[in-house]
Amino acid sequence: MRRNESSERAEKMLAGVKAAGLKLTPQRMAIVKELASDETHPTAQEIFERLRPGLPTMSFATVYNTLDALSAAGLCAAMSLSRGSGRFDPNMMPHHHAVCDSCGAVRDVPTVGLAVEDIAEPSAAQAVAQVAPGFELRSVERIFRGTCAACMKRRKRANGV
Amino acid sequence: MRRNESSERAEKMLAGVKAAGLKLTPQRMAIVKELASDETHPTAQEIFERLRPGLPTMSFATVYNTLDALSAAGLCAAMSLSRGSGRFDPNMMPHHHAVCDSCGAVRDVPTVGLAVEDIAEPSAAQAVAQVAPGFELRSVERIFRGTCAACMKRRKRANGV
DNA sequence: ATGAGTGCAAATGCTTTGCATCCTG
DNA sequence: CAGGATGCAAAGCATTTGCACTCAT
Repeated sequence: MRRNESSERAEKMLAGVKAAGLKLTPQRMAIVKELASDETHPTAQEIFERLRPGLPTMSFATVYNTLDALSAAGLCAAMSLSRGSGRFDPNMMPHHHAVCDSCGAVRDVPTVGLAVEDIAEPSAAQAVAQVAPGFELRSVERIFRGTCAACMKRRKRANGV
Repeated sequence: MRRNESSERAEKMLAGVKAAGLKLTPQRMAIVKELASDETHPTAQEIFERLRPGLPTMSFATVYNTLDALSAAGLCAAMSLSRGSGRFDPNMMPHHHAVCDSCGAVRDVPTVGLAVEDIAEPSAAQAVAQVAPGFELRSVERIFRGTCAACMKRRKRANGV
C-alpha cells in the first residue's frame, strides 16, 4: 500500500472514531494507525504484540475493546477466512457459502445457476496476479453475506414489528 | 438435504477413510455419519457434544484427530468464514480476498477488473434464495484459495527443486 | 467532573498434547 | 500381534470479564 493511502485511511478512521462519539485516546490512536497501515489482516493478538514494546502499559483488553468498538462503528471489518480451523464442511464439491452476519450460520450455495464459473474466469486470475504475483490459484468461492431468515424475524420482533 | 444424499455422502467418506489407509473405528464411523448428515458446518466441539451422549467414552482428542485426518485425506474441508472474530480488515470498500491455504495469509483483491459486479448479479440472489429463503443479501465477496508465492517457494525448496 | 476507557489479573473455553491402553487390519 | 487409534487429564492459548483507577471531553 502506498504510504499516503495508509495514513489517509488512518485519518479517516480517526475521524470516524470521533464521529461515532468515541473518545480519542493514545491507545486507540496507536491501534488505528497500526491497523490502517497493515495489509495482512492482523489478529488482535498480533496488534497487541506489535504495539506493546512502544506502549508498555497497553493491555489485551484495550486492544480487543478498541477493535470491537471500531467494527461496531463500521470503521473496520472483523472476519475469519482461513482454512484449517473452526468449522468442517462435508461437501467437497465446489460450492459457495451464505453466511449470516448475525448468528454466524453457514449454508451451502450450489454453483449451478450462477452466471460465471468463477475459476474459469480469466479476469479472476488476473485480478489476483496483480496484487499477489506468484499466487497459485486453486479455487474460487463466493461468500454471500447478509442476515438469515431466522435472524431477520428475530430482529423485526425486537423492533416491535 | 435429502436423507439418501446424506447417507450416500457418509458412505463415500467411509470408503475414503479405508482408501486412505485409515482404520475404521466405531468412533470414526459415528463422527463421519454425524458430519455427513449435517448442513450447518459444525465445529469439532459441536460434534463432540452431539455424539457424547451416545458414546460416553468419546473424547475431544478423538473428534479433533478424526476431523484432522478426514480433512488431511481430502474427505472434508476445514474452514472458518464467520464474521466477528479472528482477523481485522481496515479496508471497508467492497473487495475480495486471496487466502493462502498453506500459511493462512490474506490479501485484498480489488473488485475492479472482475467481469461481473457480483452483488448486482441477479443469478447470485437467486442461488441464495433457493437454499436459504428469506436470507437478506447484503454483500458478495469472492475468496481465491491457493498457495502464496512464499509458500510455493518454500514447498519447492523442501522438494529439493 | 464524569463516565468512557484503560490496565491488570483471573477466568473461560476451545484446542492440543503426552502417554498408557485398546483394538482394527 | 503391531501400529494406528483412543481416552483421559493436563497444558496451552486466545479471548473475555470484573473491577478499581485514569483521563479525554
